[in-house]
Amino acid sequence: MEEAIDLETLCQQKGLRMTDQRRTIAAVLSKAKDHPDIEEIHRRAALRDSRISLATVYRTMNLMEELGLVDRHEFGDGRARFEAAPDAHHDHIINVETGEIVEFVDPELEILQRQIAERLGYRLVDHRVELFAVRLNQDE
Amino acid sequence: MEEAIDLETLCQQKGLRMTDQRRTIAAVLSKAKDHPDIEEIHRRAALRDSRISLATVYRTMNLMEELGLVDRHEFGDGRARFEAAPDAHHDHIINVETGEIVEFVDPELEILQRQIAERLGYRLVDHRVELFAVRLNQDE
DNA sequence: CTAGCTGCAAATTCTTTGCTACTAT
DNA sequence: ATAGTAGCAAAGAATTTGCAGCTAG
Repeated sequence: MEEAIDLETLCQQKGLRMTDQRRTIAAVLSKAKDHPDIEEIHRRAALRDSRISLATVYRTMNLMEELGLVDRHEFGDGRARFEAAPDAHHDHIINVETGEIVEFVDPELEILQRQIAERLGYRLVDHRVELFAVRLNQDE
Repeated sequence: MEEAIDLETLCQQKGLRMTDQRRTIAAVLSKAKDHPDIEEIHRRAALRDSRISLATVYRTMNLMEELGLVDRHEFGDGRARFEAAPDAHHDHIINVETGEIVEFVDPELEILQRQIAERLGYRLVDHRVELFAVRLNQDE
């Protein structure tokens, strides 16, 4: 039973100056259940407050990413997509037929990756797993 | 004891018209042991034949990728990197301190990913694993 | 021959940045 | 007050494309 992440509060805790624009963008990301790109974030933010420029969205996303408040994804379509940093790490399955993105967590996968890195003499600091797949049955 | 992949032969088998430019680019990729970006491929190709334009490198890489002859990677630095499609699939560890990229294969990881996809109702068609890491000891 | 390829330069797309005015603290 | 922020428009960086001439098969 988790509430949407309160990104605005996290921003304040990080000492960010809270402008109306940042509040709006934080709200958009907090309630987003998908992985919107910059244009889409801007579109949604503009619905709440039309005084928000694309440049501000770019700057805000870079800022929040550096602070670890949002995750940036590059799913291979040429633009960055974002999501509020989840409490727990997860990976993604991309349905190559529909573009739909499904999140999943697999502890075994997490452990295995750490082991692989260590076996090769590395300490894992981050990782990315993207599974490109199609639905099993033909029920769409 | 594998020889470098003969990309030129593969191109011909796919029915590609073999121009000097494509031959040169194929040779560059065949002998590359790293993951060069477009500029780097162009630079190396130009050493062999200065009549090659950037546009042709872009077009050729798109073509070869569509034919499955090369793999495209997006390691998060904003530009695409390429490698001749390997005989066997492998994944990558990116040393976040040096930018060095190490390839690895882990059958267990391959199997686990397929299982995860199936468990969620998908059939895996492709996947990407990137481990961002630092060297364990301070011996560099 | 001629469909396909190339170089060049212009165009696109995504993202960053300089600058001046504004505002949260 | 004042350091940080916003908007705008221009600049950048990576990639694609229109076109006229060249070339592999």
